[in-house]
Amino acid sequence: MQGKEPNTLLPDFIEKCKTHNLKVTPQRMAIYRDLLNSTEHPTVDAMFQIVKKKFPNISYDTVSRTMLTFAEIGMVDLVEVYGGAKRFDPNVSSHHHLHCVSCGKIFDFHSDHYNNLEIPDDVRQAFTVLTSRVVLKGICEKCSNPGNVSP
Amino acid sequence: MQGKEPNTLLPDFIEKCKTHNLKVTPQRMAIYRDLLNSTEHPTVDAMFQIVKKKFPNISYDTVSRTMLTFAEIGMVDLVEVYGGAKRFDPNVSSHHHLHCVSCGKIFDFHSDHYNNLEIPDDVRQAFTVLTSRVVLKGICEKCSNPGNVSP
DNA sequence: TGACAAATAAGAATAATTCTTATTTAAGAG
DNA sequence: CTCTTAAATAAGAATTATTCTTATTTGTCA
Repeated sequence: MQGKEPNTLLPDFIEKCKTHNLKVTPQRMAIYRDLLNSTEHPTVDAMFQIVKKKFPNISYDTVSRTMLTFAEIGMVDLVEVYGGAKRFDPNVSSHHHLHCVSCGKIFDFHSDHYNNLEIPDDVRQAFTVLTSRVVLKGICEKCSNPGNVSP
Repeated sequence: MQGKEPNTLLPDFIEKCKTHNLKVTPQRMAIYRDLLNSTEHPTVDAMFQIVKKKFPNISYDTVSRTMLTFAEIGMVDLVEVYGGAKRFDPNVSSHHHLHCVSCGKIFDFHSDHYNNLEIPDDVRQAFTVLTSRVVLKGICEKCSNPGNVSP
């Protein structure tokens, strides 16, 4: 699901750290691994709760700094929200988002058409464009069917 | 620039308030007017600083509640950010955003093509899509030309 | 004009993030 | 393998953004 064989993740991680002069610490490895396994565009606090299970002494600040560092070097993405806590995305390949205005979840979706949108001329002249994403707001299936109550 | 003659704004505002059972208070009118005149996708705090000039007794909480109320009834939009303070957009007609990763400013741009993107079938089947926006990240002209230092 | 629900101001409380400081540790040099 | 050192970490304080609580004021409508 992450586009990599699990056993290549650690070497890749170590390489990326070396490239950016980051030390390979057990904290960073734990955060990296749990972040790659996440599917809910977690906040710092959500990741802190998860990492803490296997790393009880880790501090919130370390999780926060580390996730921001990962975002700075492009290992993960910071995703668009409507204010409040930052949310992160382990999927750095081109894809798009739908935000459910009811439950607040962010759903990934894929579209070759959206991936290849042309940048309007006036924008290209005034800006250096780095990334492009289509962001939809809507209502997800679960929120549309209020009858589906889990036991 | 806001698509309305200034002298129709007050009647429109009063009508919209009545429709949603909101009282027409001087605070709301002041916030509404200053918000319509804003061009920088202001935060609550930015608007508080502006409104306070003509309304020194207004409280931060009132500005915050009011801007959220305006967003709820569609008078303004909450715009996508990458965490942190909420930012608001008085332009509720279809347009798109470029975020300068250097200075953090959000620039509006227009594109008929982007306005009429088709929703992928699989997305349409799983979600009720309400709005669509293209969000670009890039670098604005000012940040690209470090030589331009204002005196 | 009076009643009353809604709105406001002020400040306390909460949430999210960043900063400060002391301690620990990864990684390269020898 | 050990030493050195800058980087990273933990802990808690500080800061920023937002929401809540309470008492007071004010639009709105009968």
